[in-house]
Amino acid sequence: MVAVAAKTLAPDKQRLAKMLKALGSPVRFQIIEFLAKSQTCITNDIVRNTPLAQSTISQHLKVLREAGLIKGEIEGPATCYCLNTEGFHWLKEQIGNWLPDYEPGCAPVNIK
Amino acid sequence: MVAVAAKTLAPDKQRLAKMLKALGSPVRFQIIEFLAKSQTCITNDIVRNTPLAQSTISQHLKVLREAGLIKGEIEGPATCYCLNTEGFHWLKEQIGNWLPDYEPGCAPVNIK
DNA sequence: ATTGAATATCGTATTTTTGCGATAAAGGAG
DNA sequence: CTCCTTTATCGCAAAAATACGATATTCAAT
Repeated sequence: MVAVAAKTLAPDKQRLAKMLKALGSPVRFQIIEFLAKSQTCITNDIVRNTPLAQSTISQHLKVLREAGLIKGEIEGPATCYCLNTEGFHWLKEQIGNWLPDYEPGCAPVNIK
Repeated sequence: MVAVAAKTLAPDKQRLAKMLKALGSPVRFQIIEFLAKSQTCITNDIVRNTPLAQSTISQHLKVLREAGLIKGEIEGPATCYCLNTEGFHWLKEQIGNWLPDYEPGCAPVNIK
């Protein structure tokens, strides 16, 4: 590997890519949905809500946590999770930044 | 396979998951970034902007297209791509739906 | 009709992600 | 202290995504 220039993304872009990658997994997507509904719950609530093993869910929660999409608070022997609303607001804003200021659009014919 | 109940997601959720999965790939993320900047370009412009093979890029464009994130217009022998702004607006809105109406937040201590 | 440029699709090898069991760590109840 | 519950981490096997070359396909120009 000669590393022609590892194409380092700006920190913001890197964070955004990480968030999207985290949300890109069907399982993690469902965890987010579950958390959005329940507002707050412990790991085990999520485990019981899926057919997956506890260790698997734990790994997914780690990915979501490291992406800044959820927050975990230790509560006795359990961990209480909730969405990181700050993270989601930021994500929403970033996606808005992709949109052009005025709508250009492709030409109206031959759309694939 | 006994199919205990294939857990069919609502169509909206399915579309959202598909979009996020499409955006979850680093390569596709960069393609979106490139398209956001250039507004409009043909496949080959993207190929030249990456170290990847043409066939690889073509596959990624297909995924993005099928997720409703980009639109391709046939222009002579080439295909002209641009962001699907409608799709991005919808995505942004959906992410907003995950946010609670008022901020509950985790308790302020022991945050992991 | 032939050539050349730009794409899309297909099959396959490689890499990455995923999921699981086993194991460890940590707190509460008795 | 011992038992039980809840989580997190680790190593490995299985599954999925990725990247590539080879091969069509399509259109424009000559």
